[in-house]
Amino acid sequence: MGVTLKDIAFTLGLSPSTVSRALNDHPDINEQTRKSVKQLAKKMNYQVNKMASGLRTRKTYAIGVIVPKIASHFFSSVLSGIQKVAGSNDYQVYICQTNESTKQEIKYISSLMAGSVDGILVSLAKGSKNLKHIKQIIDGDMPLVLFDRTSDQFKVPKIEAEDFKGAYRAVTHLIEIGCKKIAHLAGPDNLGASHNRLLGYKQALIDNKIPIDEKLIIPCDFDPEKGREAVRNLISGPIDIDGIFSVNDEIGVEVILALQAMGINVPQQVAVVGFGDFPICEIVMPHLSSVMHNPYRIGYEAAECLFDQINSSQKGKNFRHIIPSQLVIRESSRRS
Amino acid sequence: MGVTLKDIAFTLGLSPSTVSRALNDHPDINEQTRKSVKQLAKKMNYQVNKMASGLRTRKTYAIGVIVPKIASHFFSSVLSGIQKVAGSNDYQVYICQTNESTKQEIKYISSLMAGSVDGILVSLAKGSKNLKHIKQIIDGDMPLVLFDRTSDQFKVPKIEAEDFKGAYRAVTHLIEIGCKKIAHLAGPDNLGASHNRLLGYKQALIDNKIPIDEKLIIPCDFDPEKGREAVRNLISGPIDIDGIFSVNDEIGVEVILALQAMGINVPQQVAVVGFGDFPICEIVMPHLSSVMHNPYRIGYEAAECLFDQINSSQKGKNFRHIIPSQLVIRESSRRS
DNA sequence: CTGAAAGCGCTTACAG
DNA sequence: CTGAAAGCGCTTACAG
Repeated sequence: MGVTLKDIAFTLGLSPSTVSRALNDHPDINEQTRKSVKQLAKKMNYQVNKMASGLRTRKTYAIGVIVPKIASHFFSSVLSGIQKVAGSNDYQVYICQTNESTKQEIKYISSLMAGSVDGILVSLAKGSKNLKHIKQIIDGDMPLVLFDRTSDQFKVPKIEAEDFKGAYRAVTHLIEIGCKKIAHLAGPDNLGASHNRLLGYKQALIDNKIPIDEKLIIPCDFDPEKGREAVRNLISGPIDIDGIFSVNDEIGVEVILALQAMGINVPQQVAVVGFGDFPICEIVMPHLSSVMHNPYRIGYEAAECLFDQINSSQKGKNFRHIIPSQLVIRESSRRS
Repeated sequence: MGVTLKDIAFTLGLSPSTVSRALNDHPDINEQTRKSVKQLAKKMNYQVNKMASGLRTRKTYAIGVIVPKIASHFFSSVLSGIQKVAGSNDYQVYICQTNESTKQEIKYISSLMAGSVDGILVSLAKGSKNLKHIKQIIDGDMPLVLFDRTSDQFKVPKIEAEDFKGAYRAVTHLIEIGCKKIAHLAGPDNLGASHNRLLGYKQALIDNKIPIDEKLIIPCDFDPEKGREAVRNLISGPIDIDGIFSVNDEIGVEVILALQAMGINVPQQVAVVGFGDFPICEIVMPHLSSVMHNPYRIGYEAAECLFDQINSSQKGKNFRHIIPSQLVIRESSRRS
């Protein structure tokens, strides 16, 4: 099938070397030669064989992305952003799904490290605590960017949603509408994102002189079922809560459904705010207030940051890039 | 970084040829040799360079997937299924997102055809009517499987949800609960999936001796906003509908929200059934009845079918493989 | 059962 | 400005 450099060279009476240079815009090449080569290449529908050029140049023209789950609103949007940037750099994207398994994460990383990509983007599995495999990427001089589910252990670029401030705003808002006892359904604490949301929650309470009650902070591990359970316990127990800030919208939505199933009015008795601004916020009744981050942009900027490293062959600096978030107030926290 | 065949060969005092054969389980190789080679390879963490072996064998160890949109419940689940199969075949997956643009579709296909993959899975963009680029894949002898958004123009394997029967069951169910005037919010008619759902709708009416009223069939182009609009027109107009079957759940959910906004009781005045059984069905109130298909399995079987072609180097036969669907009845169509 | 040799298609230092 | 040559790491027909 394939048209090769040799074919073009033969047709034009040139050497493959010259054709290669012409196509790669090498400065030495005669303008006329370059033109005719490019013209013929186009006419013959020549496409460079990436395996061959990759073998020669030690470039793979591919990046790897490690995500916990493809089939989620957040990560599939992030992936869109990554695709966009990769496409315009003429790179392919290998998507690896860990299903929240550290074992899978390790496996994928060692496979990617075996020379199949030029750089790696990682969003950690929620259970990943021993992070030797991440260190391995850094030690192997492979460009790396962490996004969303990051870890402070590593001095590499991290792209995150504005988790702390977003959570802070959400909780401040709950306080402003009159909530005095606000529970937080928290995510896994080893992940940057959920940790920072928890810190934002606490800070908002502190700044408003509301005492922090550890019994109101319930780890839900991103599991909606645990969210329902937490609500049942919170309500049946002795504590009289009047507001809930949930680490994400999936849990937030379940919270609303669970409260309603118990005959509790949202937002009058308990107001609810989630995080993510997923489409489901506008489907549940009452609509769920939420912190809007921008997954597409998180992916976009993470990829740009990775390509900066790949193209400059400079190590990624240790910085944290925060994508702004914004509180979207809906009926679940609007009191008349 | 990389350990090569040569390194192993040198250490063991063998030739690279022998090492290669040992690792690839060539029958000629001495059992003892094979063992020691494999052992050392493991110890040295040898990973075959896919570019080099691909260049030699003309295999890419990659497949391409063309989807309209990654960030959707349906397609991201399909992709999970594809990933699973690809992974166990030790293949990479190149995901290409067309954003429903035929132009993008053409671009991606010509790029994939340039030798970067061993096979292609396609779900058509909704606007794609001129399908020369698909013909190009077939003419180029590239293994191909169409899934979900298929076209009957081509004699290739097609993996589809049970669209016709699913729709038939959904509409029959609406009739059974007493609906007499059932509208259908339809998808793009050039796509196999939406076309078959329309046919199922019609057949159910015919079999129940309900006349088909073309005014009750409203094309919504998979656009929830058009779904809302259709509902407004249907209700404000002279027609008195009492049931709606929508081509997918995203529109079905909007239908419920729109009906409620107009003060219409669901399901008592108008019952609603969607298609897809997305998680949002259990978030909207009342919960949306829907036809459950199995996107993960669609992806899984489409990929298996593609690997059958790749591994046997036989052309894909012209068949249609239907993944069973099942009606899930919820409050939106449960009348007391 | 093992090895030397050729070659996949490309890029690039070296020479002119 | 252009070409001949070497080599990236692998596989495999050919020879022994």
